[in-house]
Amino acid sequence: MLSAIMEDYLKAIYYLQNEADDRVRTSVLAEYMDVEQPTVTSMMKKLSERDFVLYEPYRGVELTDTGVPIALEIIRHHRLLERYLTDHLEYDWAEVHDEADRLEHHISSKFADRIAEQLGQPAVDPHGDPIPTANLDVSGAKDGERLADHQVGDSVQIVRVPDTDPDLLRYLSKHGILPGTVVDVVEIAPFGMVTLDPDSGDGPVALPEEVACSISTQSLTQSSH
Amino acid sequence: MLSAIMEDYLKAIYYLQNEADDRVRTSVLAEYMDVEQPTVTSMMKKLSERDFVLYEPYRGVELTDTGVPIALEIIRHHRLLERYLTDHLEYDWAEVHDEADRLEHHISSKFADRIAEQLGQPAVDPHGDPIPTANLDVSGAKDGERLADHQVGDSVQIVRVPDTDPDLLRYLSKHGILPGTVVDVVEIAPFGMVTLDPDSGDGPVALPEEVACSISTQSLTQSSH
DNA sequence: TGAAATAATTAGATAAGGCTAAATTTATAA
DNA sequence: TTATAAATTTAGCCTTATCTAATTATTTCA
Ligand SMILES: [Mn+2]
Ligand SMILES: [Mn+2]
Ligand SMILES: [Mn+2]
Ligand SMILES: [Mn+2]
Repeated sequence: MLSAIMEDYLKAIYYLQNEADDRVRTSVLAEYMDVEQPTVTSMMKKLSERDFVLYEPYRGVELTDTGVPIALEIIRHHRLLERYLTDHLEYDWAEVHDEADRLEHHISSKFADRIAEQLGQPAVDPHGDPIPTANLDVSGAKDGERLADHQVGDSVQIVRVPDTDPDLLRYLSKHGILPGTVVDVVEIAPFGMVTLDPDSGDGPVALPEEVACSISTQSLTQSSH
Repeated sequence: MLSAIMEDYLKAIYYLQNEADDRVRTSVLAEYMDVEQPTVTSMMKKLSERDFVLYEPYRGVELTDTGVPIALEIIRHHRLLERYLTDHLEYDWAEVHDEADRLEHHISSKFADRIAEQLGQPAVDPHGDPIPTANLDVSGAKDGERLADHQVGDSVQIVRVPDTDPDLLRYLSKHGILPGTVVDVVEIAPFGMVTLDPDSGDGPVALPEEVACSISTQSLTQSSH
C-alpha cells in the first residue's frame, strides 16, 4: 500500500507543519529526512500524485485530509511502542526511539491496539508526547509552554522533552528531569541558558537555550491560583 | 547490512535444505518464495557474491557457515514473536504467522532477547517448532516422526504442526490437535487419509494425507516401554 | 546416442528511492 | 528595477528487486 519511507515522509511533514504552522519547504524536509533536496521533490510528486499531500512547486507542501490520518497512525504506533518498550521490556527511555522508528511501520493496527490495551490505554509516551487514540484523536493533547519562556522564580511541571537524542535523555533522567517532574526556575542567563531546581532533589541543573526551547512545560504558579 | 528480502531467501534456503537434505534448486526456491526463476538466479548471485550461500549454476544452492547463523537468527525472531503474540498479546495461533513474518526482520536482537526473557526462554513456538537459543543453538530440537508413518492402533503425541495455513490451524485447534496432544491412530485409508482420536475428547478427526505428512509426532507406544 | 522436454540462465525492462550536476525560479538587496 | 544569491526543480545516473522473452544446459527417453 504505502512504503515505510513514504510513511516517514508523511510523519515528518506532520511534525514540521505543526512546528512552523505553515507549508513545509523542500529544504526543511530534506534537512529533517537527511536526504538531498531533489529526493524530496521527487517524493513530493509521488505523494501528491496519490493525494496524500498538497504540493505546489517552489511553494512547499502540506498534508491533505487523506495524509493526516496516515501520519497519526504511524505516530500512534511509534509512541505506543516506546511506552511498551520502557514499561514491559525494560528499555531505557534513551534507547527506545530508534527501535520504535523502525517497528512503527511494520506492526499491524491490531498489534498496536493490543499493546495499548496491555498498557491501559496510555495518554502519553515516555517523553511526554501524546498518543493518538485508536480512532486517531489527538484533542486530549495539551500544548504547554516552552521552558525557555518562563521567568526566574516560576514553579513549573515538565510536560514533554525531545526524544531523539539519547545523550540528552540520559542527562535529563540522571538529573531527575522527566515528564511530570516539578522544577523551579532559578536562573535564566542572558545567553538563554536556564537553570532549574528539580523537586526530586539532587540540586540545580543547567540547560542550554536550545534544550530549554524544546522542553514543554505547564506553569504551576499561575494555574494553582 | 542485509535486506529483509535477502533474509527471507536465506531463511527459505535453510528450510528447504532441511526438507530435502540436498542443494536447493532454483525452481524449488522460486516456487517457495513465489517469484520467477530469473529472480532467484540473480538473488543467488548476490548472496553468493557476499558469501552467504554456495551457488553453483545449474546445480542449486546451499547456505555457507556465514549464511546459517543469519537464517537461524531470523527463525529465532520469528518463533519468539509467535510465542509472544499468543502468550502475551492474545493472538490466536492461526494468525501469528504473517505478523511474525514481517516483524522478524525489524526487531533488534535486544528486543528478541527481552521477549525471550519475559516468556521464560521458551523452547518451542506455538506450532511446536523449536526456537534457537540466543547463541543460535538448535541441538535441543527433536526431529519426530511424520504422523503419516504410524500404524493403526499407535498412540502418539503431536510435536509439530505446519504453521502457514490459518484455516488448517483453526481446524486443528477446534478438534483439539495441538503440540503436546496425545492421539490414537484409529484408521489409515488407502489413499493416505489418517483418522485420529485425540485424548482431549470430542471424537475422531480425519486428516488428508498431505496434512498427515507435515505433522510431526513422537511415538508413545514404543518409547514408553 | 540423439532428439525432445525440462530447468536454468542471460538479456533487457521497470519501479522505487536515492544521488550529483545543471537549469530554473524566487527572493534579496543594491 | 535589476543583479546577485538562495532555493528548488530537471535531467540523468545508480542500486535493488522484480518481471518477460530469448537462449543455453541438463535430463529424459525413444
Ligand atoms: Mn520510521
Ligand atoms: Mn517519544
Ligand atoms: Mn519474513
Ligand atoms: Mn510457527
